[in-house]
Amino acid sequence: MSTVRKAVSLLELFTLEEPEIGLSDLARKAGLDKATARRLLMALAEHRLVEQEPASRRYRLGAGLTRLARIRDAQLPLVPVAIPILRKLSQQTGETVHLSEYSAGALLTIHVELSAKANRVNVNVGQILPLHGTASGIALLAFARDEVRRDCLEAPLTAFTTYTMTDADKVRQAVRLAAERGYSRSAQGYEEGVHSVAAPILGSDGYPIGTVAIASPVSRAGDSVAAIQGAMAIEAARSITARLIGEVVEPAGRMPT
Amino acid sequence: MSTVRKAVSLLELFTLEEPEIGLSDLARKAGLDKATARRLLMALAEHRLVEQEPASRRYRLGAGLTRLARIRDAQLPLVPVAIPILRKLSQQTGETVHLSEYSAGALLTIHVELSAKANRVNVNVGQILPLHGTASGIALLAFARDEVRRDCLEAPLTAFTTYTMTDADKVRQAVRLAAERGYSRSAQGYEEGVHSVAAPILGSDGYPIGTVAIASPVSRAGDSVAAIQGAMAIEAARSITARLIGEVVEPAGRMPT
DNA sequence: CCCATCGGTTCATTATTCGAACCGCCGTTT
DNA sequence: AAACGGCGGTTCGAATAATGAACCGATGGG
Repeated sequence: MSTVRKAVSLLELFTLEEPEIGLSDLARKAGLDKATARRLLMALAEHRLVEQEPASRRYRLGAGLTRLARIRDAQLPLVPVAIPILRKLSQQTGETVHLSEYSAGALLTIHVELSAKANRVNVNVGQILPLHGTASGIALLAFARDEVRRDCLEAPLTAFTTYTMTDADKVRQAVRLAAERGYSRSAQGYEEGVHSVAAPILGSDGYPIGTVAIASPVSRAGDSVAAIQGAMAIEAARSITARLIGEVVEPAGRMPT
Repeated sequence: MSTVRKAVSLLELFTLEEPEIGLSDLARKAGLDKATARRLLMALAEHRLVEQEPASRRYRLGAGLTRLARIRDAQLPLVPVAIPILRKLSQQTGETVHLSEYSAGALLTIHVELSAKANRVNVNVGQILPLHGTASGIALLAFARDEVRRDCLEAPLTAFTTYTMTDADKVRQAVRLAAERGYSRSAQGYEEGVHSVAAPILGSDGYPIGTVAIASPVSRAGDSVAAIQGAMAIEAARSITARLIGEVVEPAGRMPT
């Protein structure tokens, strides 16, 4: 594996649950030698992508990431634009709503508005979602470029639950349905007990850059509820798209039927 | 130079002014061979730290950065906590206000609220500020750990304008004054025509993690104005500190007089 | 008091990175 | 239309940087 890949994979070990990690632990988790891990960390620290807590000597993600992320956000301000809309959507539906951004064959969860209800779906910021196993992914595929769809469907489709669609044709069919309806629907494809509905956010070229999803416990999500949620997800995604681009954008293409 | 450093320095070439860069250009700016730059970019792209625009084939910062930054922010939510306070401060003073975070011997500008006035100071998100040449830096040094102060003052002090303090003793004196007053003041030390006042935001250990600064054109910043701004900066920084930690924190130490 | 584990360092060995030269492509200039 | 220059991308022997077992001193729980 290339050195850079190793270094970045160190960064990816930090999660919401474990935001600070010691050297030995880090090396073990990454499958690297301690010396190697340290050299990489020092290089990352020099550019402030990681920091070392002076007291505990443990490592955590650095401020340089915030800096770089804000440079990126300035040109594509998805998060700040989307937050108020997501919040409203969460309040209206009473369910957890999350925003994901497409990047290199997967969706990255970049914001979450949790439902106020006691029985709710918990989604974590930072989670990486597979395209074929989630409503968000299906919604994205439905409006993505042909290559994206092809790349996803040609790769082996891993199962996350017993409900995950692992047959490319099944996925293709779900994508087709989403392309027709404008929103996707998926139950327990990625996590047990979770039902989701999602719609794509489009970039200025008319291809999706991310998705809005509404996640409910399966117990609360019948067909009629899903249809309503679908319409609301579309509405929210359109609204975010419009604010992002400054004008209304039509999808550049969708999965042919 | 280590491979990782090269890779990260590629990331740092992206700025607000130039958020998308082509391969050759990128290699030239980084002083790397085209082949090398590409290999590094591919590794970064794999982890979504950069993305390639499919149409133009140019590169830009990736969504993975947003993801990682949000994991970090979740544990140290400086930006979301600070924004409303900064905005109010900017409105009250009529000046540009910015938030910086300390990391590895420098301050990273992570949020800016621009003044509404026509004649205002423009500060860019993502700028890296030196400790000795800015009000923010002086404010931080005034309350920082001894080692931080030592490291900064022992290194050669580069001049950014003809006004920059390059004499360690002069800086030391400014830091002492800031430690007394609780806020720092600096004119044209980093950019011509800019006057700034800053106060430190403290972490739970009582040492500064960042600063709030008010930046005005020198023409608008007399002594009395500066004193008022200083008090307001302190107030804002205290308020952010309190919200961050959940309680009022006293500085763990300050530059001895 | 000991043993385990921590963060960190060293240096001969080895695997990875490097980069000049090379594609094919496209838009401009001659 | 031919020649050109710059682009993104690729190749492969030479050169360099990464590697990891062994080692340090410090820390802390049994």
